[in-house]
Amino acid sequence: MSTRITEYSVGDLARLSGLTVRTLHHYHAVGLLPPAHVAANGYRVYRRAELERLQEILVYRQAGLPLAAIAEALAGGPDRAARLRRHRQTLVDRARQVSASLATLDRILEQLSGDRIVTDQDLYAPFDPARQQAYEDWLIATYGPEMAEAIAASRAHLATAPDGMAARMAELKTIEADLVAAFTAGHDPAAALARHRDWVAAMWGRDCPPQAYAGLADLYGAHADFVARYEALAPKFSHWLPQVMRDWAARQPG
Amino acid sequence: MSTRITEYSVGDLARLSGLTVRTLHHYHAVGLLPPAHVAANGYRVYRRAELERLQEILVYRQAGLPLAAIAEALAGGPDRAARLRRHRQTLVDRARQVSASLATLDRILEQLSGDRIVTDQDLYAPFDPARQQAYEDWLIATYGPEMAEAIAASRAHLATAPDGMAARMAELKTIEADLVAAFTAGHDPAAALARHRDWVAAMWGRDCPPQAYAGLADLYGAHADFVARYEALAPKFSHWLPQVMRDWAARQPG
DNA sequence: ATGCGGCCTGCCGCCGCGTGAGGGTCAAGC
DNA sequence: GCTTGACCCTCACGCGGCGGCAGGCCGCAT
Repeated sequence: MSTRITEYSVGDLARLSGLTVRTLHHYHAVGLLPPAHVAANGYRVYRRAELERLQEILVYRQAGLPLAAIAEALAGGPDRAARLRRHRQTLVDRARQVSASLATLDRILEQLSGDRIVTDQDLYAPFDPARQQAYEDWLIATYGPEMAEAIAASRAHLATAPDGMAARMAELKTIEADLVAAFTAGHDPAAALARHRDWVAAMWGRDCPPQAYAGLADLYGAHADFVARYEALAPKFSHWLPQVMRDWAARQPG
Repeated sequence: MSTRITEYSVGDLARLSGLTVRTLHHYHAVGLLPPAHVAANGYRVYRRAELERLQEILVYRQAGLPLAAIAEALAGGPDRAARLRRHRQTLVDRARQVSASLATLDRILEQLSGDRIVTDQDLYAPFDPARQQAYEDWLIATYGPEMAEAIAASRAHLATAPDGMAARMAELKTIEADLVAAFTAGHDPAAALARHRDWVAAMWGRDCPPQAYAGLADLYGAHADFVARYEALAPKFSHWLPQVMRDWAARQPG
């Protein structure tokens, strides 16, 4: 059984990959994907290594990277899997961008729906976070302190929009990581529990007194959703967490 | 107190909006943003209406629409807020695309991490959902039924990696946007509910049978966490959602 | 009158290909 | 050997959305 090296023409590879011949010509011309060799008749010949390289190019292309950036990424170390894992962060950042665009649109819709004066310069504030802050300061100064509440209520609404949710979930992840560390290492979880209680209050948009926090502990211990989530973090963690939450709540004033 | 009409030169507007003079020239040349008028000296003069039109252009531009598509969107009815609300769906679709790109990358990382044979044609399967399904069917047929479990386990592992959470939350947002649309427009939410159930199952790492889904509806309706989140999406949505979830679960087999 | 910052139009260039012109190569069939 | 059809090649123009610059006019201050 001999090992055959499979070779492909440019048309073969175009069909395999879903690209056009023209694109593969272009990628050769710019040095992004040279063929294995060029035959005596001038035809391009591609082999497995080129196919794998093209697969990676397609990943970066799908994410919208310019070809120069793709070439850089391909040169970013010998381990393909490591390169692709590194690239994953780019995609996550892209997801955040889309979320930010949604937030911008929501702020503009808010401008349209209110009866407040929107100055010419403030039309473009939603596209720039620093100017948005200045705009909000001006709103409060102009219309009075109850405007701060309206902005906060609006922001609470926006905080549950995609970009805000990602930040909140990221925060929850760090709190849970600290709780798991306390559980596995036998440390005092009080500080992490306080942060968790604050997180819950922010999520609710109101305070979370000790009785409510103890009630939440009951829910965590009793509901399959939460048990599944916490068991996935560490075995038996789903039993431990409600207990320390109740103990911690019992020690709080009020 | 006389009402003054504020007029801006092209340079004024470039500074206000963060664009370049060249860009505003271009937008005039292609008819996208004509000035209010051109003065006797040839200088462009912009007023409030142009400023508002440009704000809307920037929203569509930020979402990556070509200028021709932006012109179409601007011509899509006299009510600006309605146009922008319609556009929100485009952004939600963009979020879907990013999620799909993450899924493609995850599948390729999966190819790299296994010891299984990856044929030349299967290198490009992850970029095409129909071919990916055929590839997974082939893997199961070649390596046996435990391969199905390995695929599912690998996928579940990737989904709960820390940065996988952003994609999951982006996906949840699109599902919720569709549910809210169904709620406000009075459409049938069944398709969105099916996707939501699938999302929950993926989140749990196991199936979500109808009873469990109905139980989840109870949790959503009873717990302040979820009520707060859903009220922020649309008033009364937190009452409607558990109901349609329970109704939908009651209609499922099993 | 001069200088400076702003305005104007015109034009070339960039990036990543799509498209088509004109011509060579290869293999099968007659 | 010749013909035919599918494939290959290079070259070059074009597209969309501007960036950048040249050359020249405008308006205001000194």
